[in-house]
Amino acid sequence: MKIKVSKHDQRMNELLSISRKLFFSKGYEKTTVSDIIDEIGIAKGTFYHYFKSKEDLLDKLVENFNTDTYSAVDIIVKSDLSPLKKFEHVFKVIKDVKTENYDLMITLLDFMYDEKNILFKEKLYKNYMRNLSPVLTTIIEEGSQDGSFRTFEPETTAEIILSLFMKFGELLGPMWKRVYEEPEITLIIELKGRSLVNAIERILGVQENILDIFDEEVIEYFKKRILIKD
Amino acid sequence: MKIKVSKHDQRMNELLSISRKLFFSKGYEKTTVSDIIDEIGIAKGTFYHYFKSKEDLLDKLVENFNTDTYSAVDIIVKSDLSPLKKFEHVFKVIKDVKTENYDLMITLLDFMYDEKNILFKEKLYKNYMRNLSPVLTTIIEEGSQDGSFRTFEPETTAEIILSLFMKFGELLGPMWKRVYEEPEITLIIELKGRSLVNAIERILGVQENILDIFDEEVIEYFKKRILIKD
DNA sequence: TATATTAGACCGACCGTCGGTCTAAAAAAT
DNA sequence: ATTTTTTAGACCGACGGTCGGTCTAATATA
Repeated sequence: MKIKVSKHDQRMNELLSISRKLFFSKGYEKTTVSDIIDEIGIAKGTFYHYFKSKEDLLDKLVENFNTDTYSAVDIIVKSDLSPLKKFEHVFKVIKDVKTENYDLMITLLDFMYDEKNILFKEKLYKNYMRNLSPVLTTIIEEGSQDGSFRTFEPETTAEIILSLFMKFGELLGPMWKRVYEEPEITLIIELKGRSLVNAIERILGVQENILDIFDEEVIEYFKKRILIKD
Repeated sequence: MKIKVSKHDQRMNELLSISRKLFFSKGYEKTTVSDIIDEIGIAKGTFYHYFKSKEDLLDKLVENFNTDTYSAVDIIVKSDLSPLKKFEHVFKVIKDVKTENYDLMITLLDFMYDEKNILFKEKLYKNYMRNLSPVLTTIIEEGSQDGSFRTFEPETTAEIILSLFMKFGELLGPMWKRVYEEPEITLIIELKGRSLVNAIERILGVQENILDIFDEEVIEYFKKRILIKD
């Protein structure tokens, strides 16, 4: 019994990780089901034994993709940090879990903001929304009560801020690629980043320039890479 | 020469309007090229004489879909209204041009926020961004100079506000459908609407409760429809 | 302990659909 | 009359998905 289940899970994991690899390198639409089964060396039927459809695979992938993030976020929320610190840490975690390695981050940015993969992006965003907006709402409510935040209404505020945070990538993502040809662009990226954080601060009703969300390290990293290239 | 162009344009318009009709009723992916040519009564070759691909058709459709909006916006921007009035009017226009008739608006909401049509939504958003963000930027700059706005940086602010405005539909769109079963939901929609406007006000740095963007008429309309249904 | 039954992982030929191509005829323009 | 544009629809290849069936190993039965 145990062995059987484990075998199922093993295959499932193999399918998920190979698909992720292929999706990230070739794109979702360009990766065919045949590509996936060929890489693993299984038959069509086996694939459809595990997934209802190609899109079902994508759903499972997105779910799987975020579990680490959510458990990390959970720890933060249950901690005894101040609402503002919780708030900052949640966003740090969302970003860091996916970017323990910067090259992966670039792959991710390239992938996410390529029009060929909108379906993935859309599903990922919805998944974030569904899972993170209740958490953020709670934090904002806490902060409203202890006076550190002054918002209009917690739930929508949470949703707005989340969607702004995602816009982060959307706004900046396409710019990273240009950074090697036009190093000055880091300045614009920095400005836009600060602008976004400023917007979030205003919506939260906290003092301007107090939030530490936008990661300077990332900018530094790129500046360094540019120097090395020269 | 004129006749030729006119005939070409005629076909083109026919293709665009039939496609739009079919896309809106069946969805983009579910509508096949064959559906379109059958409805008009032309051959495959003809279709591909007018469009490079199915996606090319979608691009042209999006472009065509927004021209009215853009020319209306242009008039506003060139007017001598105050920056704040211009700002309000731009958003009114974006909404009204598409919703001279409320049933069309519902169709549009249903269509736009159905996952089957993300590609359309994505392209529409990008088109809005590309065409409207420079305009908004100008308005914000004007307002910053005459002191009616106090923003961090005009360009990103414009982008942020635009994307928030689009989130409007995303946040509220799916709720309209539920309005008949749960009439109380209008209250939530109203609250969320106000919350969003409040966020925009804060980002713009104007007095709270001063912006008249979120259209009460729309809410009123739904309340009336619910009464009629009862 | 030997045999029958069952669950479910796995196989791959096959299918229908769909976007897109190609060649040639018809229509229009010059 | 001839060149150019437009229309036609048979055809193609790729792809997602189906289906009938096999093979393996655990479990129930004798």
